[in-house]
Amino acid sequence: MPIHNADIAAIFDDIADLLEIEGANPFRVRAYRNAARTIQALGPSVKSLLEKGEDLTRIPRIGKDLAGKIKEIVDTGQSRALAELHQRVPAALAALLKIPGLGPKRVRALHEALGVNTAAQLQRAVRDGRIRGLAGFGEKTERHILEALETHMQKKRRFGIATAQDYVEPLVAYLEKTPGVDQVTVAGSYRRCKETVGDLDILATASRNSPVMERFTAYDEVDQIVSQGETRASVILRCSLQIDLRVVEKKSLGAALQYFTGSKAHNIAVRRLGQQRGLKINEYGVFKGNKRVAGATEQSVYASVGLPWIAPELRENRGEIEAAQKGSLPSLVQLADLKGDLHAHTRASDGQDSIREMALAARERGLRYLAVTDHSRSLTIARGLDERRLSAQIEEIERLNEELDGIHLFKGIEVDILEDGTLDLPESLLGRLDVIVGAVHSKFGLERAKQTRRIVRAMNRPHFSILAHPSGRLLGEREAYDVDMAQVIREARERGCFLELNAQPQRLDLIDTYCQLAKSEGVLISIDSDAHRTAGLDNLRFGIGQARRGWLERADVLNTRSLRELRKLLKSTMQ
DNA sequence: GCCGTTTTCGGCCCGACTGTTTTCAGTCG
Repeated sequence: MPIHNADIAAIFDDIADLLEIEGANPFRVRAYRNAARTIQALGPSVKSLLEKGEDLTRIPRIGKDLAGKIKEIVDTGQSRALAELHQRVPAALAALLKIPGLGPKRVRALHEALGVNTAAQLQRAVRDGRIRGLAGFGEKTERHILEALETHMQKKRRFGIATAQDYVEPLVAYLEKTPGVDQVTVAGSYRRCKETVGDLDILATASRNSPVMERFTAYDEVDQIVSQGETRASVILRCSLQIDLRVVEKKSLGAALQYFTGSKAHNIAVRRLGQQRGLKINEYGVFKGNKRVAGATEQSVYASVGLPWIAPELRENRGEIEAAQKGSLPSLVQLADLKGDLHAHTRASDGQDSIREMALAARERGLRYLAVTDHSRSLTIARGLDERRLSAQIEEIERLNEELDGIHLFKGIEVDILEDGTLDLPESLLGRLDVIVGAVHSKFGLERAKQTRRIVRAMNRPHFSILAHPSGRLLGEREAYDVDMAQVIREARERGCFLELNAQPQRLDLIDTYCQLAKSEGVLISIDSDAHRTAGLDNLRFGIGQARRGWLERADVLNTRSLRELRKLLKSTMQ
């Protein structure tokens, strides 16, 4: 069985869960969690590092012990430490930790006193009224557990960033209209531009007597009030999205923003730096003893620990603190840096608008060029273009280019990569185009080596320019296909072609860590909307968010190039 | 279990809210 980084991370998380239930040293538990997160976010696979003879203890948060355990997992597919834990703690207990309101202490108590191991057993125990008799458990706790179990069994979903935006923007506007409210900001993973969010954290600055809390819990989308205090309230909307509101004083806004934007790992690292300087950092400010030394702005918080301000998208403790210390933080790409879009559809295939409408919409958004890349013939469900229809489209684009000012249309195609790695249209026709965007739309289930070979072969066909949505995942719907992305990235560098970061919010593919890997290999990323209607061009902002999470700078992105430079780069792939 | 400009031992982020307590433990973020 091939061992992926995610497998190792999952084993370490399991170990952490079970240790926690056992009542182990919390710092030891944290060490496993830290390691799990580090391995999960690592670009190259641990397996490949071991094969190269690299010393794993050079990875932060991996010491001698964990390096040994990682090697054992890579070699044998399992961990003796986990197996031994299973002898003492039933494996199923870890799943109970996922139920809100149940932490390690309560799970352990339920197990020891009532023999509860699974959610189903827990449900029975609650219904029989056996919970309320336990020390530390009361009637309310019992009822909360029952409710949490019911929602847990329906499984709480995460929300895509675009969906979250649809819900939170009107709420922010509503809160801003409250008397006494000064400023309302969404923090949390939303501000870090994560592709999905579990819940939303909103910060508001308000005068002491402002009714903002009451107004928040009275919002007409609210289904349930989870908790409500003076400075913090938590509600669940009818769509099941949880939203937390915190009211902070103006002088604390920077500290609160920093604190509630996270990530947790980033904040721990920042507070540790503070600690080394004898500073206490919390959501109210930075303190030396009882004296406030910073906190009104985020800049002041970072400055207090000797760091420049760090962009929210970087705050994952994946090296941004070290980069900030060295003064080598990336200057992240911005939406305004994009000069064009190299992947868009028209009604010729499965889009809704005409070429002209798409061109004008792109121009309206300040873009200088747009590639028309409809589907190719084998994607019949999308009315993919055959040779005759593509030839006609080429002529139409040439006519439009004569006519339109301020926007240049590239002749392109989103050509299917067939199972054997050949492309879905003849080379002679592809050679008449400006840009060839290749994509996998079939045979997602090929095993890793075959899928990788298929894609690499396609990239090496003449005229291949950009690999579209490289992993094929659809958030919440379809997993990425099994492909050796590190190899694909290396091959792209050899071939001189490009990878796409597809900006559709359900794709956001390439993912952030692979963007980082592509950057380090010198492979340019094309941030494309894959728009199927004019409004779809607005998705570019989500692509920019993911690109920023992947540390990309303007120079790392293909379509920040001027029309002239881009023509030259595309030409070099068209041979 | 990791880590080191307080360095090989002794630390390890910190506060709000809830419920069951009567001064605090557990959970969460």
